[in-house]
Amino acid sequence: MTNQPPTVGGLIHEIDRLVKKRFDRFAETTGMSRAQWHVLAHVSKREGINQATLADLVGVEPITICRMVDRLEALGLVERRPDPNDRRARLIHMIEAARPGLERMRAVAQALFAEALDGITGEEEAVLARLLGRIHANLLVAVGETPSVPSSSTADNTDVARATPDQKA
Amino acid sequence: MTNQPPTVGGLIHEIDRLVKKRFDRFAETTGMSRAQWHVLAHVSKREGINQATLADLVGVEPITICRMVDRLEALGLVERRPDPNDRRARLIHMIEAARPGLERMRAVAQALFAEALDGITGEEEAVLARLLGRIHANLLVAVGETPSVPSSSTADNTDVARATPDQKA
DNA sequence: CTATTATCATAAGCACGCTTACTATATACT
DNA sequence: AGTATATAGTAAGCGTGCTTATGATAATAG
Repeated sequence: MTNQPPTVGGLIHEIDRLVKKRFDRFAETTGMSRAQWHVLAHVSKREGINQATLADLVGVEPITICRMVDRLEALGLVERRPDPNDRRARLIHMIEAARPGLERMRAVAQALFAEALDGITGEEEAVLARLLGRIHANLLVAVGETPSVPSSSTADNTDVARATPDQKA
Repeated sequence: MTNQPPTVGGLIHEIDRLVKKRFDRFAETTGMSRAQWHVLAHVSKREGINQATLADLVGVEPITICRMVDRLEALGLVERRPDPNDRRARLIHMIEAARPGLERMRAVAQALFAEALDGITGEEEAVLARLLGRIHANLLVAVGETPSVPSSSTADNTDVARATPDQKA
């Protein structure tokens, strides 16, 4: 209690923190965190991706992916293989045994998403997505990432929130 | 580039990350991070607050505040004094020399907020705040913090985003 | 008055983000 | 060919969040 972030910025920060907290608690049984799932999901649909590309997809720095892959590898969820065409690179492959956990995580995300958006109509959700999208684009420009053409922006089921089959934006 | 989080959850996570990144870069000159400023701002208006109350206000666990105060103390921005009425507690006081930095941070927040909300009308902002507020409340309940009566929810200038003088919600 | 329970601060240790700097390799230029 | 630049991966180290556990004190029960 004693909450008081009634502003857009404060709310976003708070929501992110609470989602992480709840999600990670939910997901304890899979031995996988939200961030790990996010990375793993990308790997699962781009088998043999290299770390640099993965970092770009996930939206974090290469060093961050490096550490994530370290942990995923330690958990036995992915493996690094040498790239036959580029001796600098390592190609990331998902270990098949990781797939059930992946599915469980999707279910958790679905539940959490429904819980968080309780009382918000599909229309409101669309408005929300549009406004947040605008803010996101503004920030991308400001931080130095020009959105340009959203190349790989096609239907993607990798997000924590991406659980409802609808979604207009 | 190569961005693709077109969902509410993904957007919120992304926005939070980008805001932090940009803000901390902006604020380098003050030698103070966003989180540090947030804590310091609370201390500045509740002189002699104890850490438990501070944690509650900021919305993090006591141990997190403990570490924050460690760093703020190391930076010479606050000091811990013993509580004469409770020998367990330490009362946090801001060092007066920290005030200019505090003001600079507010200016930075203002600039960043304007930048992020570029192209969004005041009306849209209000809608956004309302919807995010709903999500936040849902999550608070889910995580276990019943919002109850927003006691100290009165006008507060502590947030990163809290920079515009308007705001309806 | 003593025993239990609650609260304050903190230590230890992990996850995940960042910057900076380094090695190894690939590619491009002259 | 030989040099210069760019890129892939990673180590080191810090900030900020968390959980779990511990010591000191306070408050309350008996």
